[in-house]
Amino acid sequence: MTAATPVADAYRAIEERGWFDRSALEVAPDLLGRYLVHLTPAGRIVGRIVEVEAYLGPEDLAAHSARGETARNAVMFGPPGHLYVYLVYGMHHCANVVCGPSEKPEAVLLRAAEIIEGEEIARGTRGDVPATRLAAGPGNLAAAFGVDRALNGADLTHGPVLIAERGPITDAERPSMIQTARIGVEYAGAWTSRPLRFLFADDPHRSRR
DNA sequence: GTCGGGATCCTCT
DNA sequence: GAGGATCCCGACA
Repeated sequence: MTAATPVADAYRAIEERGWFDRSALEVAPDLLGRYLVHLTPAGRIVGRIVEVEAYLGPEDLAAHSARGETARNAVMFGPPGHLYVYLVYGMHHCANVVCGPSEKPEAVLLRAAEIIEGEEIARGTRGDVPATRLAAGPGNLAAAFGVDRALNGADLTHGPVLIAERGPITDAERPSMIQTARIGVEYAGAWTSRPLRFLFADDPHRSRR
């Protein structure tokens, strides 16, 4: 049920908004192994997503939507399939995939990816760091992909930022996926320990913490 | 207008 | 493992 058309020669972008119109609990694990694509003027940056976190509706005390809609988090309350970008700690941007279900402000934070194309472009903003750390951690990922607040609200079904899968599909072995508690949300009460972080356990490109 | 906190990262010890 | 960098945003007066 995934509408996918070629981004270029090798990647098929998800262009069906319904794919995003599901709970973050479903979208988060489904994002693992897929590709984040940013078509920049300098060229194409592609990364394989290896770590994400699900942020559920207003009841999730760790989610920005927990305190109601504001100018900052308005994108989270909008239609699914859009990019929600915000600044944390005054210096790092974080990229989120807004999902559903309809009318519910849920999102998936992109925490780490393996850069598989456009590494030189990514290094333009990240400098001389090991490939395994280029996009390890949400702040690093946003920097490597050149994502900042200018892209807040961007439509993921039309680019320039897209979610894609590689084509033709191969049956490459899937690394083992695990779930853990989320990072940096110690203030969220019972929500702190809920296993809403999804990652490939043995992937060297995951975040360090 | 002012104040305080935050979905992080890096360096130094 | 600890602490500093750095600034937007929301709450409150």
